[in-house]
Order: sequence, then structure tokens, then C-alpha cells
Amino acid sequence: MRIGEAAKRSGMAAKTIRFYEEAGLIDPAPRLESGYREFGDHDVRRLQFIHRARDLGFSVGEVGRLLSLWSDRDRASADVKRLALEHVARVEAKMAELRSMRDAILHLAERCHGDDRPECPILDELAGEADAE
Amino acid sequence: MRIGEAAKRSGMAAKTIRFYEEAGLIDPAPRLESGYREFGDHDVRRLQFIHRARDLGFSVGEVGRLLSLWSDRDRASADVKRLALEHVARVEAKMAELRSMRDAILHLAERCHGDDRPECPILDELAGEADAE
DNA sequence: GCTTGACTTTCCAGTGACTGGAACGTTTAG
DNA sequence: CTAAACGTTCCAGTCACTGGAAAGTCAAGC
Repeated sequence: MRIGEAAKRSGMAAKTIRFYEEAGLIDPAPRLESGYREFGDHDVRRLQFIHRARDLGFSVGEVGRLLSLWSDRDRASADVKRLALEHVARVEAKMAELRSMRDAILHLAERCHGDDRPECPILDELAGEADAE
Repeated sequence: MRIGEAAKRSGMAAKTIRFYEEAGLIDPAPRLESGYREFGDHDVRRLQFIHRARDLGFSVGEVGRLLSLWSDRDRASADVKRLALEHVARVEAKMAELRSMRDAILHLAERCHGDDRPECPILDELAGEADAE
């Protein structure tokens, strides 16, 4: 199959497949006489693997490592698990960061009347004015 | 004061200040005879405002809008509040996305032995294999 | 007066993970 | 035979900086 079909089956854009080829996640696809890339079912499975891993938030580099482990029959599941849990730790750190931003903004927004008047504790806080709470 | 001092007082890198000037968040600073930028307290306050807004996760574009509202004495606090709450909505959407990623990975990791053996439900799932749960 | 080091300037490149578009070649349906 | 749909490469843009090169400026110490 050509790249459009591989894209459809793997759920990613053709451009993305070319990008992954360039990035080294997949081997350069063999070419037809026309110069078109040719993909097989095996390639599609690899692309699907990549797609799912990306959906779970793994970076392209991490996906590369996951692919290596996947094709290594002698891998230790501990290696996979460690990679996964490290990623979870980063995700949770990001979540905590977002949560504290949200809380800070909501705290300010609560005290903003949100009407036609100009007084606004949100701007006051950003301006560094000690607020009279 | 010159850019290094303004950077110190506003808590951002000198490079970042130049970037914000280029991005239009601050007016081009007047220059000394040497060509060095000259900043005043007013500029530092504006930079601090920008710094705090960025820390709350507002994009540079949004910070620009907040700065406009800040300098508009006739603004309606409703406009500020709307901007803030829209941002909160985006932050919460991102949080939800991260949470579902984390939950999915943890669910898989729980069932991975994490030892020397190669069997690993994490890779199995990424590979699209129906798991025998 | 001179050197040394800290500071500043501009410009260009890179980050991550694509996405859009231009300009062009190939295949397929009607 | 033609037009649409598909493929190719290459370059630019996104976002918010950050790093580095090469060069100019300034202040302190000898």
C-alpha cells in the first residue's frame, strides 16, 4: 500500500509518517518505480504502536525507546515499566503545575466583579499591587 | 538602567526582554548613545506584569490583551474576567487530557510485573493486542 | 594608557512535533 | 485525454524562548 492507505490505517497523517521516517522511528520505506513509498501490514502495526504511544503522551524519543524494547525479545519488563513510570511522573508534575495556575487564577477571578466597572483584582495582582483582602 | 538590571528586577532573562520587545509586548526601548537600551521603573513594572501573567500560563498573545486592558482605564472588569476564565477552561482541558493519559498508563503499569521477564502488558497494549484481562 | 572582564548589541539556529503550502510528478476514473 | 486525487521534496511557520557567534561598550585595576 502507499502512504495514504498506511495513514488511514494507522490513524495519522501522511505527513506525520514522513516525519517519523525522517526522525528515525521507522525505517525508510522502500520505493516503487514511481518513487512512491510502499508500506506493508508490518509497517502499519509499527505506526499504530507509535500512534498509541504518542496518544499516551510519550515523546518521540521515548517512543523510539519503547519500539526498541518492543522488538527486543529479551527485554526485561522492568525496563518498560520504568520508562512508563518516569513518564507518569513528568505528566503528574505538569498536572500539578497546571493545577496551581488554575487555582491562582480562580482565586483572583472569584473576587473580580466581572461587570462594567473597571476595578479588577486580577489586573491588580498582575500589576503587583498588594491586595486588600 | 540597562537591560541586565531590568532583567534582574523583573525576574526574566535579558534575552527574554528583547524577545518581548520584538513581539510587541513592550515598546522599543529608547537607546543610550552607546546603542544600549535604557529602561525605567515604569518599564520594569510592565515587565513584572508580563512575568506574572506568563507564570499563570497566559500565552504571549493573551498577555498582550491583558496589558491593553491594564492600561485602559475604561475597561470593564468583565472583559478581564472572561479572558481569565477562558484561560482556566483551556488549562482544565489540558489537565483532563493529562489525567486520562496518566490513568491509562498506570492501569497498564499496574499489571506489568516489572521484573527480568519480558512479558509486558504495556507493550502488548501499545502493540494493539487484545489483553486477556 | 592598557588590559581584562562584564555587559551589551545583532543575527542566526535550534528546540518539539508536527502542519501548511508551493511546485512538481504519478496514477486512476470517466 | 483530461482532470482529480494522490504522491514527491523542500521550505516556512508554529510557540516561547534559549544558546551561541562575532562584535561593540564600559568600568576597574595596574
